[in-house]
Amino acid sequence: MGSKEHEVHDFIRDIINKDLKTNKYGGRVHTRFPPEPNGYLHIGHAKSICLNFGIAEDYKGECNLRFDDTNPSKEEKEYVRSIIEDVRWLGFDWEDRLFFASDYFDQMYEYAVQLTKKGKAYVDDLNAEEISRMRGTLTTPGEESPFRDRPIEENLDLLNRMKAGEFADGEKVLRARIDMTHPNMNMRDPVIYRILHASHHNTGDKWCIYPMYDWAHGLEDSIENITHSICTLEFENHRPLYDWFLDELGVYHPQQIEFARLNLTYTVMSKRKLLELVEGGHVKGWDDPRMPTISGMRRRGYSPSAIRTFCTRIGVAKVNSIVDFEFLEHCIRDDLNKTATRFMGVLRPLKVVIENYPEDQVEEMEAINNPEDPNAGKRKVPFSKVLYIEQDDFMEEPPKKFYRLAPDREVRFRYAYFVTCTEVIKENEEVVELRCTVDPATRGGAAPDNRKVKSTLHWVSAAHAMDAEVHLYDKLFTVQDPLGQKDTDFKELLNPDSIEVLTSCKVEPAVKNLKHFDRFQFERLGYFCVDPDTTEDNLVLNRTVGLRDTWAKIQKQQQMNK
RNA sequence: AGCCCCGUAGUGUAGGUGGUCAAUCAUUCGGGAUUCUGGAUCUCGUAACGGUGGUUCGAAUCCACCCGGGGCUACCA
Repeated sequence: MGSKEHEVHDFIRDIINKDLKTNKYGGRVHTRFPPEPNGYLHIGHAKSICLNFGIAEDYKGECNLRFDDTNPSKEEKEYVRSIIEDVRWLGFDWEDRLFFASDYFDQMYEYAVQLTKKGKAYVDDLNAEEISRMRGTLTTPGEESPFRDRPIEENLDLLNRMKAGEFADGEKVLRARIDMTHPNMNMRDPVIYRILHASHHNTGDKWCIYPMYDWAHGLEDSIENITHSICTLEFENHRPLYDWFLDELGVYHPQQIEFARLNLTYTVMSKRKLLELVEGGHVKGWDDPRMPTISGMRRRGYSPSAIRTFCTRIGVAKVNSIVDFEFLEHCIRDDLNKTATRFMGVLRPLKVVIENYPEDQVEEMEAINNPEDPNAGKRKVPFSKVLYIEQDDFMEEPPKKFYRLAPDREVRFRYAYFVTCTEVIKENEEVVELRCTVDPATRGGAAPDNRKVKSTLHWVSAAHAMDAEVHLYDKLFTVQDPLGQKDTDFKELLNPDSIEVLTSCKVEPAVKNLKHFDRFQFERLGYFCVDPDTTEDNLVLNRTVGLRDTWAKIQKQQQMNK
């Protein structure tokens, strides 16, 4: 499929190619993925991970995994753990380059002293509210703090005492001394250090002052010798500050490049919003299969390779855009079609009795494990007198274009026989059982006389079937852009039918050999994954995505034409 | 309102230094072929350079203005 995927071309690689040509970084390419450990990773992060690690791979460079852990009040070890797990699961390797911003706190402090000595930073006694007020507005300039012209020695002393813990939270901050009238708000004497008497997941109680993002991030990149510091669009206005800090310090200076973050229809992509769903009990946790988190998608049955292809195929640009979730589904189908073992399972069973089949006979029918992969081999599926088929596969009064089973109609039972429905048994208008006959000459599923049949159905043998609980999923939200609705909280737009639990499913016996997280296909139904809640006597399956369903489309059209 | 970024088919994108663009690839949508999954595969088709001026023999590519979208006023990242 997708032609020359190896020749990825985008504006970031353009810049890198140019830098390589001019030898800007001595031919090096070194990127980093810098998550803050304050939540679980989602598919949007996967885009960034694939970009950063992918570029390093393409250019034979390196990519660091670095935790941007500068705010102890929001960050936790558990998030560090999950992020490491997710990046690794996606298939990326940072070798020995796992770093923490907090490992650089000493160095960052030294740089702050340096900046202060240069007269480019000062300790401000104003409180948060005063600083905010005096920063001015988008259209009006800010005012200078009365503490802005403190002597350097006094600043140095105060900074040292801030660090020593002599002051309470919020009592003082260290600010850069730039320009309170700058049209870019970020340049109006931004805060560099704030006092936070909080215990840090990594440094414990060693520090009570913590660096702000703008100050810390460029330094982290510089210390790690990053060449291209790739981040999202909202940091574009911060680049002048990124550059200013590094230039004032006179240290190694990477290039910050901004790209548009990923948006997907029918979901939300912000850690804060996802946290809200988790804490509000709207989903069952960060790894709920309906969540766009990496762990949720893993549990849903997405493969790392499908996520990776998705990320490269959506491309990278600077335009804000929103990708159809259908494209994600296409990528997972495309991947699983080639790799998933096929099985048969019935979600909503309808009993079928084969009248002309001996009571106690069992035949082992040979089935192909994956028609897309000859190496996947074959397996045996037991066939007997009493079977189950899908309720949807029978209609007493079939409309036009319904090719499946109906009274007096012959269809094929996959890998088994041609079957004709001879009698319909009902209880209060409801079809509860079918009586059918098989044509013994069609054993295996092929007709010696070459006669055709309009459809092939999946089935399971009642006596041999295993029970299973199957979870079917639908879109998490009812609208494409849940955050784009003014006056409506996104939680009110949750799809009440995003999960459907079916408990009386019947699946072929071979399924019992599967392990947690194994992915496979139920023929004609879709791709599924063994949920980790599965126990010895309770098989729980998640449907990752259905197969493309042409019949459903026809049905919809027929209903619309009525 | 000040500053910054962006504007190619329904969607996501490709289009170094202007011509070979009556514009790439993928998806979606519509048709056909094939098929023991109404799956997959193959094949055909519909569909786009925000607008207006300018520079030029020639502009999606350069310039100007306009229109439209997004971001920025956290001791968050």
